[in-house]
Amino acid sequence: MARTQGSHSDITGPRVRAAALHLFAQHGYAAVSMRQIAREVGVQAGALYNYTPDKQSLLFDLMQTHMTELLAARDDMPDGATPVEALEHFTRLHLRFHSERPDEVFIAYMELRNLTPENFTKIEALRRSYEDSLETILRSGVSSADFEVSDPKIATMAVIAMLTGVNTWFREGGRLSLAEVEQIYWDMVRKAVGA
Amino acid sequence: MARTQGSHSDITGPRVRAAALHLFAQHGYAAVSMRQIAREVGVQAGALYNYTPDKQSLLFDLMQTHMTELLAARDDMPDGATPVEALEHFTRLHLRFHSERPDEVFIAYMELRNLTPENFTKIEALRRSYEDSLETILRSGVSSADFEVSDPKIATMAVIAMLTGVNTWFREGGRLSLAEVEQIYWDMVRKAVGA
DNA sequence: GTCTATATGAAGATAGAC
DNA sequence: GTCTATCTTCATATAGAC
Repeated sequence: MARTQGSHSDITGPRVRAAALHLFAQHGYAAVSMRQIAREVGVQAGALYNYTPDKQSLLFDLMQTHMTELLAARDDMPDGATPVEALEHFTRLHLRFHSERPDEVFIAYMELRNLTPENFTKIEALRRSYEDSLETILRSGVSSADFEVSDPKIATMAVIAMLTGVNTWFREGGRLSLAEVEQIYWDMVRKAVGA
Repeated sequence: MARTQGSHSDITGPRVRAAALHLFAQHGYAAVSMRQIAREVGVQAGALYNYTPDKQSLLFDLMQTHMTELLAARDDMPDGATPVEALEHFTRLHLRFHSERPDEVFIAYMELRNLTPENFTKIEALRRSYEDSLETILRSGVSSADFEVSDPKIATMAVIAMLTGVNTWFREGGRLSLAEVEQIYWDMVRKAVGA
């Protein structure tokens, strides 16, 4: 039985999000038009509005999905790990997760200012939750005297910034493999917190 | 002797750049219109074109000025310092310079993709020159066995990312003074490179 | 579900009066 | 040097035919 001509809701939806992701990351949310997204998908601009109520929702959905997946990955953290093990796990997970999703990460950091206030609040809460999990690890390591960290809050921000910075230069197939990069960063993180 | 009515070239020029800086940092280059800039300056849109040939030049000038000032500050590095002293100097200078110029830093990192290819190439060369000065410090410290760094290139990117990240949270008048922040970051940098 | 056509507004940049 | 007015293009979003 042939489908209705031109009816592709099940595949067009993901394609719209993929095109928006790619174009927002490359040119920035404000610089990308709905017509550009439609062109990349291969439909006319009007058809996009079957998949998103507006451009803002497209951005918000991309960021919310990204942050939700990040938090889900974080929740795979093994129970009963020592602070050092937990920190190594966090470090490697962060590097792997972020290096696999350069476009999502770029958008999540760069397009915060293009969210409506309501949407911004929601995304910020997700990000804060992620940061808190690292801060908790650092505080537990300070309590157990495994780490030497004078200010866990600042150390949290410093470590996350250092790790996320990998996306500014790392490319699969370059001079170093991801496994090598993980090892080098873990070595620096470990030393930085005095473990 | 009264000036020609409405003639203010000597003060309007800097005001145009200041308004563009502020608005680009807040909303992003692509999202800011020439009319918005004009409104902030207190002139009509057409008058802006006495001070810049177009919007792109406005962005490029801001970024070029910022990077040139950064390189000038770097050149104040004292001669004859040990690798550890040079690294501490770099760390504190970077933190001070960047925390004093949040808008410029934000633009310099976020709006690279909105430069024309020619302009992008010029800004990238300036940034590369800055990164090279840290890499040189790290390599000299490895040679002298003051540092323990397995990959100076990665360590360079990691340290710069960590330090620049201070702009995502540090505000003058907050919980910590800049001097305290400097000390905490220098402590982490020092340990991260094994000094 | 997708198309064409369009309503409505705003963008960058320029011309010419003062 | 700044203004007003305008050219031209493009934007988001919607209406209604197929």
